[in-house]
Amino acid sequence: MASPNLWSKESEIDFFTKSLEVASPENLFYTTKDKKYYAYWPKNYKGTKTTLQSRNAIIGAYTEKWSLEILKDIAKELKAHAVRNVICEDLELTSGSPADVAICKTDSIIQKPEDIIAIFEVKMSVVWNWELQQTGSKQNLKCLGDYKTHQGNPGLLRSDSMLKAIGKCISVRISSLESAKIPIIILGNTPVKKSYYSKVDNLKNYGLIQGFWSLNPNPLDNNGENIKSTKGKGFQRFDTYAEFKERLIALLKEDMMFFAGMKSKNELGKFIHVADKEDTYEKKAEKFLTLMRDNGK
DNA sequence: GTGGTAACAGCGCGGCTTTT
DNA sequence: AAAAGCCGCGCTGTTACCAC
Repeated sequence: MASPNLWSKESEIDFFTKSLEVASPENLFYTTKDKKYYAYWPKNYKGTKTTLQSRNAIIGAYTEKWSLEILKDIAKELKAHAVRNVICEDLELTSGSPADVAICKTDSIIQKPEDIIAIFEVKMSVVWNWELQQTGSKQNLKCLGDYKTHQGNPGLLRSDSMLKAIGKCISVRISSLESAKIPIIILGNTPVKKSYYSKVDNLKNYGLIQGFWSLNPNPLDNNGENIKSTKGKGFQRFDTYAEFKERLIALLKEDMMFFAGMKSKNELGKFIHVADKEDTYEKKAEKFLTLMRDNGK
């Protein structure tokens, strides 16, 4: 079986082509004053601009489904399933705010914490600007330029998208101790802004979010400079499916535990002292975490 | 001015709840 | 049972502010 492809211009052509079968051009594109259909307002556009709403849910659903597809085979290799819109009350993943995609031991929408292997939050959008050209019954999509040429700030380049992703992850992390061993990954199709480089690394080091991963190898045209990864690998860009798969499987193999707390040095010292009496490193760690969790009791 | 960021505003959509 | 209302998610444009 051929490996799936990562995000590219072809993905966006596919999105528009498939969506045009069920939605009108006006629902998917802006109409310029000279009656052209544009995916985004070009940076130099003069004239009245509107804000498109009807495309939001469509691109959201498309990218979530796309992410599900790319995770499917990896899940299968782990004898698990990739599931969309996962509900897990214990992790405060409700029907109103489910996990976009998760790898789970069963294929049910409703999951128990112990059956969730990884949680993915999808934050992707249309990256390039496109013009829909119609001559007679023929439709053609012309790429007008990358995200530097249009008004929009797609995907993870938006600060509020980043903050929303971080907020959702923290909500899961603090919901229950059951979430402590579940990795959380943000999937995007753009880089992140410079001001978030240290934030994403810190989030990874603290164990809150295991990574902001871009599945778009070439977000900029003409070999435009774009970051491969931050120093601490909090952000990573993947260039092939194989690279993505390898990294994900490696992450899922690590038996990690999230922990956090505010304790006095005295308490911490005691915990370490007690935990150190265990035989192996693993057992020392387990004892320490139990002490942290139960507050030494 | 330019470029970047964070916050605000906006609204279609779908699911759920309340009202009729 | 059907209609109306509410809420949060989806994404993008605008504004205020900052540093240079």
